[in-house]
Amino acid sequence: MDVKTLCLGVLIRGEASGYEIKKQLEEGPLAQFCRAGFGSIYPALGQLKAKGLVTWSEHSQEGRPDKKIYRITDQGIAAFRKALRKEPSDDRVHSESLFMIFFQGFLDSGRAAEIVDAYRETYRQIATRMRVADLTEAPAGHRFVHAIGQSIYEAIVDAVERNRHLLSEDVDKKALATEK
Amino acid sequence: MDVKTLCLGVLIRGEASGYEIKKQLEEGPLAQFCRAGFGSIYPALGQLKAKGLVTWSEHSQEGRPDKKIYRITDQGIAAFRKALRKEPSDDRVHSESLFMIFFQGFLDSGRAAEIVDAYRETYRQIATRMRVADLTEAPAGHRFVHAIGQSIYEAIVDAVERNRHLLSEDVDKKALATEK
DNA sequence: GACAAGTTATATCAAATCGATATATATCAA
DNA sequence: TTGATATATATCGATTTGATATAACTTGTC
Repeated sequence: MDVKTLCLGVLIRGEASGYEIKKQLEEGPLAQFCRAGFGSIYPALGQLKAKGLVTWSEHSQEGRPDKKIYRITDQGIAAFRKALRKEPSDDRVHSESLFMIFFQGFLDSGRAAEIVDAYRETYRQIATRMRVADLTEAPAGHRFVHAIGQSIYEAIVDAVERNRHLLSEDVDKKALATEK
Repeated sequence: MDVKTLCLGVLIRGEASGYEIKKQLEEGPLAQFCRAGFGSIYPALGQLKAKGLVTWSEHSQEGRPDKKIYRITDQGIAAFRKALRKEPSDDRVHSESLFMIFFQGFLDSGRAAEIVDAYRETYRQIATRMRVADLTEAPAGHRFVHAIGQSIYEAIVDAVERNRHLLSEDVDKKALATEK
């Protein structure tokens, strides 16, 4: 699942500029399990253009650089369908927070608790945002993926709360120090 | 959190060869949220060697290439502690399975259900494996991270079961076709 | 009203990483 | 015996990351 396929996935839902593709990958419903930066999106769009999988039109804007709106072609749709026919690779998770907590013994005193609290808060916010989303109109695939994501984020918040005591020795000392 | 830091993290728990580092990153307790291939591990070890953060000794073996055992140095430990002092970046999740299910409308009939069943089974196995792990001797950080991971995997299995019906139209047709 | 910070928009580039492949042998199952 | 899996290192092109550059508008704050 390279960035080219990711772009096709965004464009199949509607035309967009490179900038808008990145925004959708960050804020849209795909954000939970996809990611790409400008450094890969712009070259990807260039390659898609060269292969005829997307067309584009330039819209000049005052003050800002021209906006290039990309639109998927029939060939692009076919290529996207083909990409979806491969076997999905295993999920990849990269969590620096959990890596750091794993090595708690090498962290400064109280640092693990700090990281864990920020971690909980991040996922609490995401979970809250997802809970209020309205998907009654969305297709089954969207609803399914949303439900899985929400369950995971709620499980994280819950599990952090249930297990935080494991790291709390330091924290109590720190809390005491701050109080006095 | 680059591969150099990942290698130091493995080596701080005991000496290992490049091959063994990869195995630990795949099968060990770090596997849940880390990943690296040979193409990044061997160059990383080379750089760590050059910086004096690890030492190595060659052990000749019959039939197989010489095994190079790497060991972290005091400088390496210091560098690892320093790396742990940065702010952790946001978690990154990459899931081709969920991406494909999101675009269910573009998948062949019944394919989404197939993917989802394989997905459930993968995490069911991981969750089962984690449930029987004995961590009574492990440090708090290990136990915490293990608990979070287990909760996530169990939440996935559970959520897939609760939401599978959203994708089941196709499946029922397929099941019928197979039965006859 | 001035200044900082954030948003919209494209693009490049070095460094890091991925994924496949090469090389060799041993072992175990079909 | 054929194929698959495991041990072990290593390289290499293609892809991706993360930082940076450029430029002007918008929004909030003192």
